[in-house]
Amino acid sequence: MDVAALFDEYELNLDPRENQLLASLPDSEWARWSPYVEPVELPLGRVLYESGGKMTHAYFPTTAIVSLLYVLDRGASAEIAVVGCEGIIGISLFMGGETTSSRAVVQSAGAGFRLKSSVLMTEFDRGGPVLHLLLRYTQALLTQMAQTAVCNRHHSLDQQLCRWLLLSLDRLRNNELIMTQALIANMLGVRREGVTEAAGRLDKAGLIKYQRGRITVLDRAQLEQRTCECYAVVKKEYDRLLPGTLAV
Amino acid sequence: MDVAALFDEYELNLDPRENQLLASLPDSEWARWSPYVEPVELPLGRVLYESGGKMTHAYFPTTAIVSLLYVLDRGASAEIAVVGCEGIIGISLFMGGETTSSRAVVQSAGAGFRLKSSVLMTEFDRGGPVLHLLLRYTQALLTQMAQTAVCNRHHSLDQQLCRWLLLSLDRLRNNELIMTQALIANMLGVRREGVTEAAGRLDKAGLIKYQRGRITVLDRAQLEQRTCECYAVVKKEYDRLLPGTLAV
DNA sequence: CCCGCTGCGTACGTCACCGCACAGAAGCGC
DNA sequence: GCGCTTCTGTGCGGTGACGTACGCAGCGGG
Repeated sequence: MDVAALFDEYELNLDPRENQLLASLPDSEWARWSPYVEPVELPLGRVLYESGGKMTHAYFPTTAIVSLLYVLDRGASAEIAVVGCEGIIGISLFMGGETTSSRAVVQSAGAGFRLKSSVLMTEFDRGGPVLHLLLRYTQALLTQMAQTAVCNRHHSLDQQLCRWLLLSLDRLRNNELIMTQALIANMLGVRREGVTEAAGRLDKAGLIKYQRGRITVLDRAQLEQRTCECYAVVKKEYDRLLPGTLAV
Repeated sequence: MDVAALFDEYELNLDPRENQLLASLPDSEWARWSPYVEPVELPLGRVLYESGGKMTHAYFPTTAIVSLLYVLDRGASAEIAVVGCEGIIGISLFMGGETTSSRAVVQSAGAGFRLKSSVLMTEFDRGGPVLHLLLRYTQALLTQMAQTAVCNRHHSLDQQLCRWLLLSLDRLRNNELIMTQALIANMLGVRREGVTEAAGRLDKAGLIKYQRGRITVLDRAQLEQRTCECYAVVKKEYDRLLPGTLAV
């Protein structure tokens, strides 16, 4: 099947520089990259790389959202960070490790682009703006991971759900998430029933509308009020390090 | 007061390359660095940098251990990573952010060395082995943070205490930690009483000996058996990325 | 149309950890 | 030795999340 046709079918945008990291590249660099950048469809659940596995490509989501998920021996899991149109999947390619101990899964279907590992690595090693941009992004990602650790320790499921919704919302065009409660539970590393209850409270309060795997956010301001400080800290750090990459 | 005298008093080693990151530098690079590297005493509780604060130096512990601690609004806190003789404090200097949202506190008194921020940054920007070494270290630190996040979510206080003891032990010469239960609780982000109980169990089982702020580890193998997978994962990743930097 | 699948709501007992409160024990200065 | 501070041990009620087990409701296919 023709990839471009598929994209049309899903009404997905084909401009690679919808990805804010690619958009932040100086034109001179982008000119070198663009021949190698290829579009990919990113359906829900697609695994971009497995823990410890070899990465063939780096991914740049545009409309999709990808979760970095850590899976424990016994099957329990937890999301350690989320990446959307502001970022890249595969930082360990240039950090030098080749692999990561986490798994990257598409959390919200959409489109993206990819680049062969070798291309990214040689571009990174040229130094200059590419290197600094990627490292600044990594620093922002690092903040998100640290905050996730603290949040897991100290904050309630209700607060964490709000945080998670907001993080996802920041990486979407609209205010609708296609996502079952079981999947959210998986991301947050909690029970599915816990999410049902927390989401029920938000629904009752009129902040969101939940209908069989489709969440509509109705009152974003109230969500921000209910969540813990973690969301604001992470958001602020992204804005500081990568100005203009996240919407709103 | 004379710094060297202080160091003698504490019987601390004055060789900067006791720090494994410095030791891993090629001799040619080290020759350039060494004039700028100055010894520092790192007493318990010393704050190397504050959340959001400006960093004047990067630190390279030799016998000291430093915790990266995140402090929440209400005073609650959690450790997100620990750094000893295998690493560096101040990665955000070269990652591009200048500051971090965490605090660096000396967790176990000892010695270390430091380097002016500007020197580190120019050395990093030369690219080559220095850059790749520092990035590989950062990647290992990243793994530690991710694992901390998951551990906070899924594992019991008992397991986490064992993990914490082992991580600290790996960064010490002997098997004795100078550390009150209140401080450990602070690091783990739990109640002091919880640590008392968990440590009591380990004491009763003969794995450690606890005496007013001094922990002696008696049976390391058993500790490893009681902890969660998180310790092994992190250890393995450090060994893979930075071979030979951690003892044992 | 009915069946079956998937997603959501509810209920109940259990448990780890929390917050608080207080008592004993070890070290230190005088 | 005395008194103070610091550190550690213990006890008790509260609670948020867990594991388990069902019931029900939308939705699509045979």
